[in-house]
Amino acid sequence: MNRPTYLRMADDLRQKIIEGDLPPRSRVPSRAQLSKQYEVSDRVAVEAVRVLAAEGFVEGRPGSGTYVRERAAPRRLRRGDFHERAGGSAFASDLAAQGRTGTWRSSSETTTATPAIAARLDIEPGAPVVRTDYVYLDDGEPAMLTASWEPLAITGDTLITHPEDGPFGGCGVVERMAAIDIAVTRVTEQVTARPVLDGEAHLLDVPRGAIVVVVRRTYLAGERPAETADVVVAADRYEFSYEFPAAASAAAP
Amino acid sequence: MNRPTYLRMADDLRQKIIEGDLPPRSRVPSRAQLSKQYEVSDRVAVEAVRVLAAEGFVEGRPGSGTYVRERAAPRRLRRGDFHERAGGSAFASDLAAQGRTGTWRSSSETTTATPAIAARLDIEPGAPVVRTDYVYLDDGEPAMLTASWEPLAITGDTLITHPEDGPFGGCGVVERMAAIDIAVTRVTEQVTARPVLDGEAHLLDVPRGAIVVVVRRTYLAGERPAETADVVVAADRYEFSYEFPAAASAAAP
DNA sequence: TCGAATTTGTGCGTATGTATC
DNA sequence: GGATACATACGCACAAATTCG
Repeated sequence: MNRPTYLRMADDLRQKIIEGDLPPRSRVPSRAQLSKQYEVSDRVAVEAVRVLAAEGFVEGRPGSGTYVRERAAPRRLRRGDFHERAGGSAFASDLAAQGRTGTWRSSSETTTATPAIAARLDIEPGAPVVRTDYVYLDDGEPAMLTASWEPLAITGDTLITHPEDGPFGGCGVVERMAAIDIAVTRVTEQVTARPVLDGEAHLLDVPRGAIVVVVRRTYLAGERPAETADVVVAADRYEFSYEFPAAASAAAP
Repeated sequence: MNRPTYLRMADDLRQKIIEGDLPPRSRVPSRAQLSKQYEVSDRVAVEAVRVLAAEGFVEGRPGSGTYVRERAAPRRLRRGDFHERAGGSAFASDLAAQGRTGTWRSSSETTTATPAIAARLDIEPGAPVVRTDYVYLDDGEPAMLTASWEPLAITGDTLITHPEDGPFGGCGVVERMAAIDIAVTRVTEQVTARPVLDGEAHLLDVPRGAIVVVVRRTYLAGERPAETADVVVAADRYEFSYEFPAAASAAAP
């Protein structure tokens, strides 16, 4: 079991970072220095640093150097509707609880459902939907991307056609739907993770190859989907927190 | 914005995979062929394939070739206790629902709490705990790793000291704790993602650099943590699914 | 303001070890 | 055994960005 040189080198550097020998924001030795210190070729040094970059430990800035990234404890985003407050944003209230300020930008457009979105909304592919894109900011820094889709068959010709406009603009989905007598009763969320897409990396200000957590959320009114959304955050900056009561099955007997 | 050659090449190959031009289990052209086809050096071909490997699209087998990985729809693991059945395993019942068979192996040891675990269990660092490691198998293939910790102060000198032994062996945490009159009332789960660790990669049979989703779970009896665990799965093979009722706040007014 | 040195990211050609066929 | 393929490793080169005198 011969561990390759570049991985042993990455192990060593990672250790130095974790133990505080290379503190956050400090500069990692340049690749010329590294290859001399470790007595390896410059390519091996490049590979070692690349591993650490993929893991989110360091970030290279061309022309300047490679720097240890800040690794603050991930900020917590609570899931579940219990903490949605009328007229407020779950994101903003989560951040407020951590002494930060959440704001957002959004834009809506009417388009047609792709097959994947149609399946999630249980409508015909090509049916009209309102797509809204959000960029959530945490103390002004991009933090979370969301794209939501609502069938025009539900919200069309009502006051809530566009999530961020009208008297219910900015309200939660449950509240908005209630305004047109749609009772949202359940929420389902599927949590996955994948490498960041190039477009997202730009918006979230994370390096290429960084890991994002994706939540695929659907609001249901009875059995009928009323809204579905994709929520994307950088995995090393945010974590999703769920809380629920323990099983009733144990209480029954 | 000049996209580097190896990334454009990776884009092209990724497209071919997604569109089915390179179907699952098929062999990607060797790097000699690739470098000839794309008129680049073999190193560039290596870099391009490496990108796809990191994304989970392909997997190299030394001496044989590089193959497109199966990308079955991720199997769903439902979270929340509502589906825990007395005497059964949530994992097994999830897989049974998808026509598969879930089994597991486990081993327990008594050890002392690290500072991180102590904080999660709200006990003193160094206090004795029972650590249990699980490997869950999906139709015989490794699928999910779990490590759980229980304070010996709670379970010591009882029938349930070891989760998998005794009359309550293999039962859920809620049921086991109920057996010693500990009423588990709440569960919290924090969901994160990161690159797989080498030890995990070996156990889960995923390539180095693959992404795993990690759930940090804690069972609470009132305010007192009774058990905490880390659950690890390959991000492209499993997804966690949460479901909960929509906000009561909308129903109130 | 300018230029020289440094640094990262990328690219090329080659070589070796080992696994597979 | 021989051919092929991947993973790793070495050394070099260049462009673009940054730094600094």
